[in-house]
Amino acid sequence: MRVSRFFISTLKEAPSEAEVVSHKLMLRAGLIKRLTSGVYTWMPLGLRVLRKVEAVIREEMNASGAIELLMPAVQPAELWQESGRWEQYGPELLRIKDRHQRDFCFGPTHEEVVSDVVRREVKSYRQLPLNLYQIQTKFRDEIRPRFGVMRGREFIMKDAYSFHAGKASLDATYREMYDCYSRIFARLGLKFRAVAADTGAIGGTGSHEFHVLADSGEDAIAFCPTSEYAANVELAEAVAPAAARPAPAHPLHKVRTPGVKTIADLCRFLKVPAQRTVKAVVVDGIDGRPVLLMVRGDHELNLVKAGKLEAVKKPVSFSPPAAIAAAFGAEPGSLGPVGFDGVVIADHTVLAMSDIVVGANENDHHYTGVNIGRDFPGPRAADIRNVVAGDPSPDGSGTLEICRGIEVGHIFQLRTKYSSRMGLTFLDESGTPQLMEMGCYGIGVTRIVAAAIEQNFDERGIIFPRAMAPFDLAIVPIGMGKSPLVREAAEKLYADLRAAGVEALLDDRDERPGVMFADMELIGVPHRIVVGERGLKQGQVEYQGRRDQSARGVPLQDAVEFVKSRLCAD
RNA sequence: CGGGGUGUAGCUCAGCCUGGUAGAGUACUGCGUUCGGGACGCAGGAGUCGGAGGUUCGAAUCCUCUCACCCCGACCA
Repeated sequence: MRVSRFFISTLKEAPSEAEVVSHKLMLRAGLIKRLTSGVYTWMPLGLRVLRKVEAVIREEMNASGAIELLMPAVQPAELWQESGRWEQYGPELLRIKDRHQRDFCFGPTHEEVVSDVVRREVKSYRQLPLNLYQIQTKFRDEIRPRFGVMRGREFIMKDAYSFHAGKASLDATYREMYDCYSRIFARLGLKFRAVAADTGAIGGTGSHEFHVLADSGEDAIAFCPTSEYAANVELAEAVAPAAARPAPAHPLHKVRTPGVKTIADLCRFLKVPAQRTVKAVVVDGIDGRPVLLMVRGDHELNLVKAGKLEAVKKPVSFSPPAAIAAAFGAEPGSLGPVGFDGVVIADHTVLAMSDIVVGANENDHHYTGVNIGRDFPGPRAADIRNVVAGDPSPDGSGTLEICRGIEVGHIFQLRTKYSSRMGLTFLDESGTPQLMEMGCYGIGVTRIVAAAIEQNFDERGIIFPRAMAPFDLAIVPIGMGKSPLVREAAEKLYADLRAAGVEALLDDRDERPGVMFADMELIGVPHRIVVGERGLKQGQVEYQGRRDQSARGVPLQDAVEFVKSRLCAD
């Protein structure tokens, strides 16, 4: 491709809307343009990157026995009513009406449509298993789109759905998809980790997320460096402390703590470590009465875990101040278990504490020396906190560390959730109708591009991993307009490289060198050849990799072979 | 949806407090000089000052409403 015949639009300064580095660089490099909140045009340069990502996904999915199809983006409400999700899905589902006032939605996912396809076509166990996938535009009306295409409302997803005559077959395909995803992200040059995940709203049992590791990631991942254990912090089990609760050493004592609202305030005021304090959080109970949840002062309540408690109303909601005042006689910041006669659920860690500092259910007062059993009845114990670095690994070996990740893939065992609602049955060998087992497997295609940039950039711009670079190599001729020597050499090199199957980008703009260097670096082309009169007089061109500190001379006649060897070395 | 903020040229922003001919840098066009790390000079094109209403002789500026976008909290690929 020649730059003069392509369409690149780079920016010196990032538009002010961008916050994270990938969003800034994608706008500066002209990969995407925002149309409206969470909705982006993929410019020609960005589309090349997107297509590269798709190609890798297609190859690996096909190699794993999945079959591509393409389903409609617009879906009739009837299917969603049948699955029950027309009511369940909420405002994230973009609902639209046609000219006859019939309800439709713009598909955020395709379980309903693919189920409809399969139930019409598949009647026999002999047609199973079947794994269907598509790469297609989705729309989810996110509460808060942000970070460019990282969390857009319209985005491209690879979604696959598998159908099975039994659980064993589902397990086999699930494992195959797990391996397939690992190959895809490895080929794309991403540092990633597969983690056990919460099954969330879609439901089902087995589930893994694939996270690209990046400090800017929205998810926290707990992992054990000395074992295979890795899980989303939402799910990671906090192991109950082994040590028994020490005997009480102090009497119950009420202290005045004016203006103390947070654990940090409390520690500062009373000069106690946060590990001696307990945080009291009040949520709505299943019976409408408040439930008191207790975690150690330096721990965080895990809302996903709290939502699984029998006594807690779903979804978890913090009780309003009026309800709290009525039940406790105090405001948040001064709450505690002493004297509260409702349901109390304490994290396992709290059960191992004695002489606790906690709110006194009287504004601006706390108790010290609070002891379970002595000062209030023993609460129910549960795992309701987020794990922290240093916690023991739930698999019994080593301690956990925490890192951040961007979720780019998710695989689920749906089991018979949709097949039972939508009547996906097949006849088994004995002619008996059976429900199909189902799995689903998603990859955020557009998100991968942003995630890759979060992991691969420097002060000059993007450094695309080879597999998703828009071009393999940039040819930068110096003074092409006035030096026939340079022009001829650059043109010949460009033609030879193209003939050799290298996707070269010839910067034939006759710009000043600095402009060309800056643009080629910003858009992340991984290799560069500079053709200048200076080198040509010695029969040489210069090669520099995007991550290299300096250039090196290469004889002009060896340039094609040299470039090919560099591309293979990636 | 709640809280905070911003809307002025393609992009980054000044001007607003204290009303009086709409600006700078960058990008773009032309000419000239330059030419191995985002050059320089001269000339030029480009903005319903987000929109509507109001106050005023006069509104980018003050008031009201409205829309859009961004940032911080509950969702997911």
